[in-house]
Amino acid sequence: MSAEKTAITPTRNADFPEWYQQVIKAADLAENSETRGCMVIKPWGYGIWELIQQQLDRRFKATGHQNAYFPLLIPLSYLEKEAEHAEGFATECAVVTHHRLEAVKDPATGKTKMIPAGELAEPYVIRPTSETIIGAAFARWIESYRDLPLLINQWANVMRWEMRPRLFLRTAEFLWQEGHTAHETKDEAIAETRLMHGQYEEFLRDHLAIPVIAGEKTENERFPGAEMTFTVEAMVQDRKAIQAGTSHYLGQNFSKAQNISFTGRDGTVQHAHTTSWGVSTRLIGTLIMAHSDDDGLILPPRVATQQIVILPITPKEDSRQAVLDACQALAETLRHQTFFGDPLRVHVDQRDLNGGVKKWEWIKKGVPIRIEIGPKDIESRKVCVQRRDQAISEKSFTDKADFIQSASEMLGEIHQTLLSRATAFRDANITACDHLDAFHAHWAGDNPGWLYTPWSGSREQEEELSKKHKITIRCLPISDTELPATGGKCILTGQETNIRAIWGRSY
RNA sequence: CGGGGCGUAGCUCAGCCUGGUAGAGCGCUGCGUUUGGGACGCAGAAGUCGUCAGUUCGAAUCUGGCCGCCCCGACCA
Repeated sequence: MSAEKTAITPTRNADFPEWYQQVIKAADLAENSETRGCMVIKPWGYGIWELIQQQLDRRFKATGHQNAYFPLLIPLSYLEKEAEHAEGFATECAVVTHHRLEAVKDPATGKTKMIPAGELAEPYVIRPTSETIIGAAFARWIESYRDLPLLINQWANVMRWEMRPRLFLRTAEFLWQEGHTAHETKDEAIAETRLMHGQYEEFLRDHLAIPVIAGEKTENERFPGAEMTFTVEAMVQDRKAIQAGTSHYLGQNFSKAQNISFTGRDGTVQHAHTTSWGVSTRLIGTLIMAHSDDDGLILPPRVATQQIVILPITPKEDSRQAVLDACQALAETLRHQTFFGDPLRVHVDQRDLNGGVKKWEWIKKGVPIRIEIGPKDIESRKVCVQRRDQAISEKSFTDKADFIQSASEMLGEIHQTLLSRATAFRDANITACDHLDAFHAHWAGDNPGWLYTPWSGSREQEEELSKKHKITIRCLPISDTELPATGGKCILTGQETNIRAIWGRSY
């Protein structure tokens, strides 16, 4: 076997989109279903989602939010209430128009067909997002300033009839959470929007090892119906941007449209200020594209379905049972260790398969730490440790006791490696740009990185540049501490400005 | 919704041009040899060739309708 052979074909450099599909397949994360645009999330992938859910949910609870659940079907009239919102989602809505099927025999073929019957007086839209139906509930629940703030989150599936689905990144049905809150004042609502934006930024960095640029969207890129949209933008390995999470200040747009009103401290009737914020299974696509390599998935330890996999090496029948026992005992001991408060997730792979096959399977699945234990190791009280953030050929023989001591620390190091690697890559691919010529020239290259420019152009000027180069302003960053220095004059208008824009191609 | 392509075994595909009733590789099952860098041998299971109709003695193969999927654009978490 030659050293340069990779587990995934093609490599990232050869064909990035195809590489992405192959990583998902090799890691057994998900597959396309028979239902158009929808995916089947398999256990190894769903495990990642469960961990993302648990860990985000703790953050939501810690910041005062409660979970609730609202209907999948939204009366069409609800969606119509906020004009901009309705228009923004119109082309992606799946609509339920009937509530019954009737069996009809086709006289030509003799086969029975099920025909939709019982047409509904008012069609339902399958939720593409739940602002309108949650807003209707809020209108009932909120009467007084004493009912505010109202801080609700729901874990749900939503449907957006996308024309070009892509596993995890863009599917017709996807899983997400959507927070919906109502507040007494504009300032409070904006503070909430920013708070959750900050939670997303931290979550991506501290749980998924993905550094993001946090910023505000321009008017062109805003959520339909929002006053302000904040985003966290991740750069993945083909230098494209992925909008990984958004948090919206909705102003009084929805509360006026749906009459979410309350009697204020001064006795007057006022409209609430609302927010909404969400992240989806797209996070899984983002982490795959951010970290994985030509040998497959690399999982950030905190969301790894299994963090440590133990492979028993059983070359001789007479020592086989002793090896298996030692592996189980080690797994049990490790499960009493914790990583960020959770017990270590450890799996012993006892399947009677060729050792190399099993090892490569776990490499492709991205398990952070692989342990091999054979008869010799039992004698020497050592374990063979291999890390997914290091070369496949690298291994170290460590005293078992020392490994048990340091296992969770090692997971922390792996997280750190992934984060530093991704940060270095991102920083190397964000270029400050002060001149329009350089700006135009930049986008002609293959896989161009992001540009960071002073910007004071109009909405129309932004759109023109976007169309010309198939790019968008990903965000207007909130902080410049992680970004290169630029001049102060807008690349297009030449006017002095303190606004900066990140431009890039996106998924 | 525009432009291109494709539906044959679980997966990837050959066979179609020139009609004669089903093939390969991988995967799967069993047995044996292997096992600390992706093993090998032997045996085996598995497909009403997307669907409906037409042409024909005979259709995976030719003709037409329908359905579905993929890629490239416009739209998007």
